[in-house]
Amino acid sequence: MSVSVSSTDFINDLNEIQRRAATTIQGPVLVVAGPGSGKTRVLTYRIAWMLSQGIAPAEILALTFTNKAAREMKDRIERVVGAAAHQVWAGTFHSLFARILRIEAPHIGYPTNFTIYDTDDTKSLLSAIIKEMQLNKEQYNVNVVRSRISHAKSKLITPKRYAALPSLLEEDKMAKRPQFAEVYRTYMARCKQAGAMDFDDLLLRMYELLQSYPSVCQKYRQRFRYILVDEFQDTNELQYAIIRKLVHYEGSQRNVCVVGDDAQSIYAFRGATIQNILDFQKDFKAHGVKVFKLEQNYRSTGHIVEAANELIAYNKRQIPKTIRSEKGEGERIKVIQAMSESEEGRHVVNLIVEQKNRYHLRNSDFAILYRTNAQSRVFEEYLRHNNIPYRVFGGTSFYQRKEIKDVIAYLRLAINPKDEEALRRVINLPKRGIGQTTMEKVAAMAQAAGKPLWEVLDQVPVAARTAQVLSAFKNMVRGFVQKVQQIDAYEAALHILDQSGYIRMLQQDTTREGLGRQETVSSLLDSIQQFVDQDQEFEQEHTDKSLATWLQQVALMTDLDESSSTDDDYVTLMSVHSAKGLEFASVFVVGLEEHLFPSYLSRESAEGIDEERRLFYVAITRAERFLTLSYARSRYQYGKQRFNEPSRFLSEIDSRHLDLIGSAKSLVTPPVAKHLDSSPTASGGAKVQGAFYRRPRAQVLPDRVDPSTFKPSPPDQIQVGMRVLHIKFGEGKVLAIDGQRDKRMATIFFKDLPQVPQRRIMLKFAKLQILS
DNA sequence: GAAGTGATGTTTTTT
DNA sequence: ACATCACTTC
Repeated sequence: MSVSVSSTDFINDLNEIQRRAATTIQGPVLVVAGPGSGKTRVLTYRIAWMLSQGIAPAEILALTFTNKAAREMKDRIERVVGAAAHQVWAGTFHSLFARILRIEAPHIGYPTNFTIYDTDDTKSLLSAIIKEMQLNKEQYNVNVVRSRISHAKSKLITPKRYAALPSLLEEDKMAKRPQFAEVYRTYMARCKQAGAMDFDDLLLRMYELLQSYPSVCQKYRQRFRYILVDEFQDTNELQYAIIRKLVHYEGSQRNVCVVGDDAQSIYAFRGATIQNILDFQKDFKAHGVKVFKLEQNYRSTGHIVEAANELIAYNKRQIPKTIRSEKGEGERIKVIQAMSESEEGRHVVNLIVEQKNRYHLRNSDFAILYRTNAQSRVFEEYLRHNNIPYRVFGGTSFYQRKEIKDVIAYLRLAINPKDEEALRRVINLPKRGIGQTTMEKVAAMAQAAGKPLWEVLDQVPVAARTAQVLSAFKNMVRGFVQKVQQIDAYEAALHILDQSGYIRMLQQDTTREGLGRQETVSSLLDSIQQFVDQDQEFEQEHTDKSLATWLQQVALMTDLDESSSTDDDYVTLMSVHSAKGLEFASVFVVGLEEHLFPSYLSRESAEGIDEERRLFYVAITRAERFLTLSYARSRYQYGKQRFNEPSRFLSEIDSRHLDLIGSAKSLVTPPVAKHLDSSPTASGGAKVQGAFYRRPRAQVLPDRVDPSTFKPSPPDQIQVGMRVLHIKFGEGKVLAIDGQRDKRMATIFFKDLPQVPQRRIMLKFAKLQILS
């Protein structure tokens, strides 16, 4: 079906080279797009142009890295061509392939309702495997193992291929993990058995599908006749292999357009390689690949662009290009020197206030960018102090909180009971008396039978009582599986949380944290409801409101993707990585110190430093008008104070672009009261300042009860309302007692435990003396 | 089986 | 500094 686009005037918004990049739609195209060169505009206009030429929207596949980028692209296409935009397949590699796999998975031995394992699930499964294989967990560090598996997958090395590669096996032997190949093999087998794919599997299995099933491959080749890839410099070998499968074959038109900038490649650590850009030119040479270089920068002022050019010139390998600004030279780049991280925070926030007033900027014009998420803390404190609204992106997201993962695990189980990680997570939550020992028996049996835990759950030889609990649990989940098929995601979630007793368990915890958890869960429920209600107005294929669909979507979500509907005027705090593709009037890049930025982990290799430099390049080119760089002479790391040199990147920018402030003076005379702190290790004002914000700590334990006069009373005499004495916790009042006989638990309020006065204590064991 | 205690490692970045 | 994990005690 074709869409009529009334006017193609929009194309005149583009400069000459942009226009050629947007309208050359037949054959392979490589667009090398410098920062701020209107890349997104070219991409969206290109799609709009295609539609105006009679190409059907459903024939277009546009691959991006974040959901946010995809959404923005769709929105912008919609503004040009209207509702047809919805039919373009635009999304992240992971989400689009997950969608395809949801249809095609049975070909490769997976159920259509497969689970997506996140990094935590992966790590937990790997730990279990390492334990079962009785391997040393220092030598088989889960993080190392996980990343090695991920890298293998991104290079298309399956366990089978891995085991046949002498160089890798040798490497493992040297690193004292000779069994790695076996761990890898087992891991993949267990994932498959659990009907689960991790992030890399979404790509690897997609490739497998195209590789091994010609008819399926044929289907998608015909369907996606035009393919666009954004941020091509951040694709890995596997992603490029999939693209090639879809577009590079006998008789193909090879209508593929990749857009990227080698200077902005910042994901080598997860297998991305700019080799793909070079390979692309080679692979499509015979088919007349056209290369367009966008070198005009529309975003930043002169000093910023020139500084970026000077900086990136220090990198070895790159595609030659010169970015030009058209905005005049603008303000110089400010450099803040601070004594400590807290002084850095204060200076940055003060400058934000000043710029806001002087230039009439909004909060949303500002971004504070840092190398590691842990650095956000100080800036948050000072922003809060100044009543400036802000939002922290990244870090521990909503979806990583324990209670959210618990709820999601229950929901996952209702869709796919074979999901091993979900099962382990909730089987004893609330407490059902299924402990470690029982689970070890279940795991051993499952392993012996080569079956998922779920299937052997009611066949394990355990005490009658435990067996009864296990089979009750299994029946409950069976009920969920049934139920979920008849109702929408929201109703399903309510039903499951209620029936499982999870809600009741949460409600019993009336501490402040407990109430917080209840709130978190209820906001998750809200978001499920929102999912059910949303876009009813579009007559889209997206009308599937099942729990399965919601889960698939949520598994690939990061908190970058959450839309905060209320109050959208806030200062943005995020890592440099997450800032890719964004722009702000005023940008602060903070923590410019050796060991931090560049990271100490990169210092060994030149490539490592080059990647850090590209990262810094990305950071500074986010700024439109104002750029401020800052570093602290000392900061707390690992609980200890560290002194770092200023980042080498600062000296790679010509000083004519720079303006040093807040500097030498404060280095000599710390501004804040020296007399308050006489300790020689404390370096002046910084520490005193910091202390102001430090949270009160140190839990004071009450004085021990004198053991010689302590006489425990028989447990069955303890009643609600009594005043009792506990050998460690001191005096308390019994608020409630629940459970029967041996299982009787008392909730007691201990007045001497200021942090968490309420404790639940098992009466059978606790030594309590009745006072009155 | 659960809760409390002490030791230990961890931090780069994200779909 | 913080969280996770093995270990002990109830």
